[in-house]
Order: sequence, then C-alpha cells, then structure tokens
Amino acid sequence: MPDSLRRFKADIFQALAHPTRIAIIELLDDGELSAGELIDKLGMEQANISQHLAVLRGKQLVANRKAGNQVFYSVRDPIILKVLALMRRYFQKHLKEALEMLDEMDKASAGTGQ
Amino acid sequence: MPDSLRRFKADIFQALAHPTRIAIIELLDDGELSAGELIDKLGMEQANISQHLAVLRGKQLVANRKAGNQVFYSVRDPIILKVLALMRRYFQKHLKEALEMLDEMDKASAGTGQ
DNA sequence: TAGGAATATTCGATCCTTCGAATATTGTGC
DNA sequence: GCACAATATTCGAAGGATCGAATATTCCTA
Repeated sequence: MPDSLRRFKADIFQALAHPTRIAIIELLDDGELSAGELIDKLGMEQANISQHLAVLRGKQLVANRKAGNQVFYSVRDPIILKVLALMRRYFQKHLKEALEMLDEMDKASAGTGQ
Repeated sequence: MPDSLRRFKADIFQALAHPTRIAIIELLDDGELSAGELIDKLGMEQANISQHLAVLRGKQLVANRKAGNQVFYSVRDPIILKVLALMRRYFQKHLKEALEMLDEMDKASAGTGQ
C-alpha cells in the first residue's frame, strides 16, 4: 500500500485524536446539531469548538448545513460511527488496563506538578 | 461519558495517527514479526521504528515477546485490526475526495516550497 | 568474558497542535 | 442601513510529536 494512502488514514485518526472531537462526533451520533448546541452541551469556548469543527470539516468527517443564522453539523459517513462503536467495545474490554493507564498519567503529571 | 474515557480513546487514535505506525499494524495483521523484520520491510531507521513501537507498546496496542536476541511483536486485540479494516472500507468509499485532499496537500506544500 | 547482533533510550532540533483573546464574517429583523 | 446573534478565522504562546545521531542495554557465541 502506497504511503499516501497511509497518510490519508493517519490523518483521519489524527482528526479523531482529541477528546473534544470525539465528544462532538458522539453527540452527533443522535442526529445533527447546530454549532451553538454543541457549544452549550460541551460547555467550552465558542472559538475552541469552532476550531475543532474546522478540523473535522477539513477531513470531511462532518457535513455542515447552513440554516439562516446557524450551521448544523452531522456525521458524514456512518462508518466513522462504527469505528467509535468498536472503540467503545475495545474500551470496555480493556477497562482495567485503561484505568491503570489513566492512573499512570495522573501520577506522572502529579510528579511533575503539571 | 466522563472526559477521562474520551481521553483514553483519543490516546488510542493518537497512537494510530501516524503512517508508519499504521504500516506496522498492517504488517502485523498477518502474524507476529520481529523488530528487525519490521525495519527491513519498512526500510526506515532502526531508531525510528523502535520509537514507533514504543508508542504502540505504551498504548498497549501491541504485545512483545522476547526470544533470545530478538523481540517479536503482535497486535494485542483483533478489534484494532477491525478498526483498520473499517478504515480501508471508508477509504475505498471516499477514494475520490481522498485523492482531492491529497492533491490539495501537494499543492499547498508546493506553494510554500515544502 | 569479549565482541557483536538486536533492540531500546536519550538528546536536541524542528515542526505541529491546542488554547483563549481578539477580530472578522455572515445572516436577521427592525 | 444598523445592531445584534451565530459562527469562523487569525494570532501568538505553550506544550507535544517526530526525526536521526549517538549511546545504552541485552543476549548470544566463540
């Protein structure tokens, strides 16, 4: 497989590699939402969410539909939702080691005072 | 869903978000390989592959088995292979726009001389 | 037990990502 | 047109990722 195709896949994983963007896609799992609704539900800065939406748009993971003043977002391909569903299964299966990993992370950041 | 769980998922996507690491996992799809075999097949620096393997190990995506001088790697959970298989389907489905994206990237980097 | 093969780690330079603050854009109703 | 609401973009600082060079570790074999 040529490297360009691997770069394409890696870019999609990169787009998914942020907790906020995962949260956005999971919220869109139930149907489309406006940018404002996403901001409300996530309780984060407007600019920040808009930037994350720009990343998802850039990689074509979400579609956007303008309706007057607002922009409604939705997941473009259910395959992406399947990927996240698989990850949920993976998480449940590896819950124990995941908690250990998170614990390590906490300890590491506690040690450095971060 | 608590943010810590999203961070866990994001970390796994992050670990997959590099063409070389995707190549490694795809090579391991057929069964375990030693670090040296991976280096040969990928034709990259030894240190570089070892670093990427360290990332995959750190996120528990691969298992390693020492046999004398060598270390054999394998994918720890077939769910990860399923994720990559889904991504292959996704890629085929979106081949056209993927090529456009890659083209954009080429043009952009040509423009800046990178 | 010295030398070499296989693998891992450290280091430092460079680039990429993320964030909030500030600002720009676009659409609506008066 | 003007003010306002919703969303997007730009900017700069701070932290994280990636690479090759150099070095360290581990294990085998003579």
